[in-house]
Amino acid sequence: MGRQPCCDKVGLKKGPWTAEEDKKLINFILTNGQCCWRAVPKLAGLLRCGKSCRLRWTNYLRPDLKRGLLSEHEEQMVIDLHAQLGNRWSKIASHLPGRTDNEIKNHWNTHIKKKLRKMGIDPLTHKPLSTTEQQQQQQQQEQKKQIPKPAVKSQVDKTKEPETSIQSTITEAKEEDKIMTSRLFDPMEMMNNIDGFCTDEVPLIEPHEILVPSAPSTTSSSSSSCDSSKFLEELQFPDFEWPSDYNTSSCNNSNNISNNLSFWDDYFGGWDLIINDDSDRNPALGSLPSPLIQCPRMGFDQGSWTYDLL
DNA sequence: AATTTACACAACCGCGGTCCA
DNA sequence: GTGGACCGCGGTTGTGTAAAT
Repeated sequence: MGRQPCCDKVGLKKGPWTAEEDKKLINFILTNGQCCWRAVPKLAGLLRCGKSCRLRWTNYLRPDLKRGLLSEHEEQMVIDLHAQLGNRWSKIASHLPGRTDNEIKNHWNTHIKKKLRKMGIDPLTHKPLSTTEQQQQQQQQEQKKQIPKPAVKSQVDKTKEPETSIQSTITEAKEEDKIMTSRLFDPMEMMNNIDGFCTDEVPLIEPHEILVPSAPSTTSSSSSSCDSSKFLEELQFPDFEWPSDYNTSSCNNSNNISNNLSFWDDYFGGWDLIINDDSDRNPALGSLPSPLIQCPRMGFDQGSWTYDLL
């Protein structure tokens, strides 16, 4: 009766993903597409439960992820959509291509909530905070003043005093976002800019037609998700120049996140290299009439997760 | 230089709906 | 029709990093 359990949870690894695990998962998904997540860990050789693999893929490894800070426009969309939909993050995320529900949820909790509160708006109801609530907040602020100053002033604390209108705060945020987004890399945008490329215009190929690069073997004994960036570094291709800030970025910051995107673009941009490399390693593949050899650039069709030729 | 503190984000947990045997 | 597994979602926690002391 019923299905097999997704995992027995015995001997399964938890916590941050290692570069090695990322590689295995990426290779597996690229080879087989997204199928039954329950089978993924076993087939991919991962000591993770399917759920964990799904989360890692959807929230971090998917090639169409935008990453980086939300733009001013995106942030305003999130606020508007939240006013309509509430905490339905996945619904909100569906209106923001390249953004995950987790990412939006995090951004909401860490940035937007504070911003709205500062503006005197209740982030739950999107209505002005009641007088009593505002008094409570004032009391809390008074208490904070009496308590010795915290060691670190938050980003929010560094901003100006609360504005009286949403628009003024948005304007303020715009300036910040301009600075941030100008430094960020958007692979989807870049892909769309390639000779007017549009995923709707290209034929799809079946997953079995995909030649997936065997990830370069590495001897690194990484032990945290931080090492994923090292993994990305290891995937450099000879002709490729990484963004100047790539090597200076640290593990968990937004720079690094945006670099994951550039990784993907370059990952796809380097298919010909990969194919050649792969055919060397796998003679069987070398003899196949690969569509990739004719069309070295590929991308994902966001909806179906089949693969598009670029 | 070491320690403390706050922040940001990745990952986990648990629940509910849906699907399947 | 029923029970149990799968999947997706939202809430929460854990961890790494930067800044302040």
